[in-house]
Amino acid sequence: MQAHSPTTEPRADRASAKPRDFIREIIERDIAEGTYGGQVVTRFPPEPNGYLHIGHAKSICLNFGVAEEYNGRCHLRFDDTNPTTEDIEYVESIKEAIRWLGFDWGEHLYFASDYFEQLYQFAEQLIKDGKAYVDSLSEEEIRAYRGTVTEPGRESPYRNRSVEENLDLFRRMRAGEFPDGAHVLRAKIDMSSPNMLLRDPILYRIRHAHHYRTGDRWCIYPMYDFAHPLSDAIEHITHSLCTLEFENNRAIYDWLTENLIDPPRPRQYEFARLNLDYTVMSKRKLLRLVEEGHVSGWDDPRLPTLAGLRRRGVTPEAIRTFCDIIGVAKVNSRVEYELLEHTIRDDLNYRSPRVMCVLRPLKVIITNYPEDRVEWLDAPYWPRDIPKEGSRKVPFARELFIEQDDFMEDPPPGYHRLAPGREVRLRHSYVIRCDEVIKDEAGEVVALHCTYDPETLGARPRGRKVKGTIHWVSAAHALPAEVRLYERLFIKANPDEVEEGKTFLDYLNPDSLQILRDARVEPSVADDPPDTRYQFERQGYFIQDCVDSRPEALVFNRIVALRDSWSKQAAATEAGRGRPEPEPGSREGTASEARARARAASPELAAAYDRYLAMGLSELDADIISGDPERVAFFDEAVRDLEDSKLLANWLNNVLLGEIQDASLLSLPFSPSSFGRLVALVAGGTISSVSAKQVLAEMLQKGGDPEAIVEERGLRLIGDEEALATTIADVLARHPDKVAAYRAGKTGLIGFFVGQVMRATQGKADPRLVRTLLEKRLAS
RNA sequence: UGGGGGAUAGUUUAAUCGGCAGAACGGGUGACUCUGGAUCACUUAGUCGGGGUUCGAAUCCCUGUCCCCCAGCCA
Repeated sequence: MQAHSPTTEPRADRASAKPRDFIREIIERDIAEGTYGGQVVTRFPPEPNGYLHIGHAKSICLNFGVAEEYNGRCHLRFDDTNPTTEDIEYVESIKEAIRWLGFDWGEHLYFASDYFEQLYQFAEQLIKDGKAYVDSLSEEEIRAYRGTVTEPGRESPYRNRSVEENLDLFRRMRAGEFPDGAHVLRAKIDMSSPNMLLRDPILYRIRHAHHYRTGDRWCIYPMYDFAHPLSDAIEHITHSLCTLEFENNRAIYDWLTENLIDPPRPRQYEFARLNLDYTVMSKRKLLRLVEEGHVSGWDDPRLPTLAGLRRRGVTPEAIRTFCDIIGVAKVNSRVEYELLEHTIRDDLNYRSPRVMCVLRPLKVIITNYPEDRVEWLDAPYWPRDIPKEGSRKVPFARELFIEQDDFMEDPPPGYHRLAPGREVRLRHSYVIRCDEVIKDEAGEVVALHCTYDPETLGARPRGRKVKGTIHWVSAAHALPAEVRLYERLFIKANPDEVEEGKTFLDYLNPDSLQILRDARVEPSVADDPPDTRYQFERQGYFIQDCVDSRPEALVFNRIVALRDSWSKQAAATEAGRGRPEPEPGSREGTASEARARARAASPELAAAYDRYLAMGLSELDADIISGDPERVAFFDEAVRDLEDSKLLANWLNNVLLGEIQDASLLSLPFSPSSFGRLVALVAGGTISSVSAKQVLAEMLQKGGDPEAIVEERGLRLIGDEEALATTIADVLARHPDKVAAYRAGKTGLIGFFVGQVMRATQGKADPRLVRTLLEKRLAS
């Protein structure tokens, strides 16, 4: 078979649509601002203590993908700081998996263990700066001293050792003078920090263990939180992308880089890890499945490991497409298995030649076909809709096998395969009719006697329609094969979510592997390369198992089944999803509580609240302003030369507070009275509220006087019909389709039109007037 | 009950710093078919709840609810 090659290019039509995400937004902003001189350097930092899975593929695609898109580079760095769990076996498998996925780190292969000396020097630097100390508390004591999430920790009695003593102790730790656990090096940050990770995090621990790369050179090893940011800095990483559970660690990351590294510093950003329905993704759980023998190994085709997916026959392209489609965001999510299946099918549909294989054979005897005759029929490898050439010969003879499922003695309505007295098309061959059903003593159907219509080879049967087409093989020529069908490994969409007294193992699917030992495949496959991916027509996509299949004993894995809209009837899936209904509860919000407390503690604020109510402000506005002395001061000064205090409160609370976020009202580049005068311009109808926001933006930037900015930029309100008429006519003329849609009933478009007019006038138009004019024009 | 994150169709994800809520997968219907596949067409369905600001809110303000992460000398 030369007509098709097993590695065909994937479909090209989706190469263009790259999903945007917040990571790429940040990177583009940094490029635009020149933060790193336009450089983009990312890294993929696995620990060599396990196999990579499809969740890692998401991270790999992100890190390598982003680097490629912005002409940067991506480093492969093994985060090997824990000698007790790591092994060279894992680094090889990880490298192979990344290469298989199609990514290349070039010369940028690094190991955190290569940085041990530099990291050690950083640690000494911290000690010399008085920012780290050797602690001699026991492990249990350290835990006890750390406090809890609600109670602050206590400082270790060793916290204030002198720099000299710390240095001496740390050097002797390195020299191997102390047993495991005798001392640790800790950062001196804050034992009462609300962020647990900042309560003097441990930087180094003593571990007299053999490291797979550094051997016995070291007996102290850096912790992740210390090694990771500094390794990033050493490699001049710009964007350090990791998963959401490291959000709290970013504080240490920043603390260390700010104390030890000159700018520009690497920055850490977090995205959501991938969760896939009906499988588990944690290293610990995968390890357990392997070690306890629930699966055959790390490359068991039911596992989400890249080794497993690869053995199953999934292509790297399908996985990359999948990673593209799922996107990158900050919400914890769980992707449906159907999406992965879709990308696999979509990829395989285009690249897999079609052949026939009968999984569960049922003997068919063509009674009107001569016993010694064999016809070698031409059968194209590709269906009509795939623009590829090539075919093979399939033998047709008196005795055939068809799929047991393709015959029913008493078929339900809508079934259009074989049944007593009915006809069916044999794929690439003749139409046959079932004349007789042969059964054994137990009443099981063991064979069918059929007759074929010699007129129907490559031709429509005359005078009747045959709806069904089924696959088949010649009994004498077909090759015996074992076929392994895989289903989801778990019966529960989220196996991590366990009921009382159960573990994730209680949700294993007992039918996740089904072995069919009596399958028959057409003889042509014997000539193909063993890594050929096929579509077994009407069944699914298959590949020979690279471990167990041999030419004389074929074993096929089902990569994925075809979509099956016939047997979808019983697709009532057990769910286990859904967002719980939010229930109204009764608890005091902390922010509003804080404001109430502030008033209770301050007669001035309490008085302000009453004063505002008397002024006519709503309770809400009065509450917000009077909860904070700065706001009161700001408001009181701004309101002095203004009649409309309610409008001022609106602008202060709903606009200004939103713009400045956490900044102080009193350190703004403009005075409260400037703000008051700005609001007065709105109140007096001198400018539109849209313009006012522009003015405010400028004032926030560089201060200034609102009236002057209005005059300078010519922002006076356009409030007469004449002046707006041409702009409106122009906008309507430019969007005839929208006008038609509006008139056809899509009135939501009014916002679009108002927006267009506002944009055309740079926000100067009176929006209310615009709206009424527009509505009048559009009505006619 | 501290701190840090998050909430848009069933699922995943968009929406040019307030201006048409859009896509993919899934579901449904139909067309086509020598694969009950593929393809095509149509369709279904959403801004966590409650207030407020605005001509206009997924986006801004207030408030409530729910989910995730952190008390390893793992990463």
